[in-house]
Amino acid sequence: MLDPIARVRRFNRAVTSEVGALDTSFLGRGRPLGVARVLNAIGHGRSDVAELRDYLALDSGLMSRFLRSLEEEGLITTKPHPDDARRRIAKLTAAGRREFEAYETLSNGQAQSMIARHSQPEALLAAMDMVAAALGRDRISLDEVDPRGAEARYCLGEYYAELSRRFARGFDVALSRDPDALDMMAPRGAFFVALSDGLPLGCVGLKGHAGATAEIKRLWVAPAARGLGLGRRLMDAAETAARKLSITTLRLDTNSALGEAQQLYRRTGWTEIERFNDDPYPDLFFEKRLS
Amino acid sequence: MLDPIARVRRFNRAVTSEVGALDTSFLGRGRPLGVARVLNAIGHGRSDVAELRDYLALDSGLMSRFLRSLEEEGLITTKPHPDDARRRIAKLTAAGRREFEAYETLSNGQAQSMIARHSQPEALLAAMDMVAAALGRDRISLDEVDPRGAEARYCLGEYYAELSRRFARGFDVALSRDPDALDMMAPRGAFFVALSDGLPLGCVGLKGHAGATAEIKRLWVAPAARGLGLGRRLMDAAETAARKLSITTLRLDTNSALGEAQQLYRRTGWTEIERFNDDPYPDLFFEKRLS
DNA sequence: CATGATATCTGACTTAGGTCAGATATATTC
DNA sequence: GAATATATCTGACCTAAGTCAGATATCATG
Repeated sequence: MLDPIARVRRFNRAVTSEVGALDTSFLGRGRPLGVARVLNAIGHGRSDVAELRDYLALDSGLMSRFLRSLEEEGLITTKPHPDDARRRIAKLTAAGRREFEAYETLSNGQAQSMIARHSQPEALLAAMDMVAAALGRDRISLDEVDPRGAEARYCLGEYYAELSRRFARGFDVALSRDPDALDMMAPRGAFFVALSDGLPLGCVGLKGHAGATAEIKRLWVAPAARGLGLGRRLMDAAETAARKLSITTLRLDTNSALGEAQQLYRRTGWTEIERFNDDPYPDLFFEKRLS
Repeated sequence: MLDPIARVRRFNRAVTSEVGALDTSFLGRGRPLGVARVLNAIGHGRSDVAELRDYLALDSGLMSRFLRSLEEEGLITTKPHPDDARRRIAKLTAAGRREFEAYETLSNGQAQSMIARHSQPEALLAAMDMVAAALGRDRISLDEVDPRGAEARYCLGEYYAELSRRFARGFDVALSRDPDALDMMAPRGAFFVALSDGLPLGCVGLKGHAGATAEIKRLWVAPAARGLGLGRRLMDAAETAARKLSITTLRLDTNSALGEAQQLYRRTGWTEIERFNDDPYPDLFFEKRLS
């Protein structure tokens, strides 16, 4: 009854029997799924026909027909790409935008009703995030970003919130040595976020100092993404960035309440060292020499 | 970024882009999905053609063609129903069973690899259970069963395990007043389990005494199914059964550590009463008069 | 046993989705 | 500027899936 394989297959069945409904929600407006998907992708800002075809994995002949069909309905217009007249650019007309919005409203309403019927929506959403992250694990990208950007700020906010949950005496950023954003950007350092279909699932900062030393800061992996090896991927990205910046020694501080992080460091070539700062929160210090 | 609707839609996208793979896993053996689904359903024991058609929601013409195609491949045989020669019964041949097993192996392997790649499979499985329960909430059935059967025993095991996690000093069934199975079966009482696609998600027992009084025992809802109103449905079923058995007064005992249960009782017409037994675990006692 | 209901089958037809081989126009490279 | 590559389009063709109107055989009922 609790056989893991049976549980996964039960999940698959539940999902596939609902997916009919998912698909037909795209129908319901008198348009086949294929055409609706193209309209939807254009509405979400994909205008280049070649990119569309690639994204939706469609044959060029089929794509062409779908575009023609949308044009005949008066929902899109196409024109040649200004830099390359072989390529075409598709754009929604006013009617097309209205139709796209109608799909969006339908889709949002469906999502909304799923949540509204549940009396513990936060638990359900967390479960959905976790499943989505696991299903899409091969599509999680690591991007180097400005630590002041929206994704980075979101990750840092979640990171601080988690620290204050996990530290017995809470966590207050103001009391910690908050790294300057410029220290975590080229040419001194770097900041990475892990993105799954637009949702930030983790981050790590590399804070460069003068000379050949740098610190790893703000390593965080969203609860929904734990177990996918994202911490290691983030650390690898930070190390690679450090090497590119000719850094030879990395250091970091952490707290013994963060067991999984500590375990990761010990498993990946870090060695414990003496305290090297007076930040009140960390009680464990590590170093790694890059060769 | 944390907009609930966006999170649900992200989940839908993740799932639909994997469902292609789910579908094509049924292919991969050179047989279209429709036919493969029929083979699969027959393999899982559905032999009556009318039942198959109903289960798979297929048109009778289409069903007939699928059966013919499987017969031509030598995977099934059909014969008239012994009691009604209009109906037909489909059965796998030896070759059909081999083919069915091949699909099963493929499907199990796929599920297995999903789990194997995750380093916290239990968390992922719990999330999948929760999502599956929420998606299939309208298909959760309440069945009256023998409390000694497999489903009931599973629920009771989970129930005891949860009590020992939640009670500060643990829980030992042997010390509790374990109701006799016969007290929770007709004509004295009843036992219900909630089933979602075969997985037990909750249970409740009605323990009849001599006279017009009965007790509610062993109300449990699986963590994956919380928030779906299953506790209430189970209690309603128990009440209805009690009325049928001409019971006029229901009692129950519970523990203040089980907040959500207490809340449910208070909201559904139960009133707190004095202790009515010497079981060491409960510290709260309720009564409800049935009209 | 006549009548209507039911289960399955068959043939004719439709739609959605997709493949593939050129045709056409434009860009890139030598 | 010729040869080649690329992006899109068109026509011909195919499969999967599904709908629908009878045909046929059997069952249930008065």
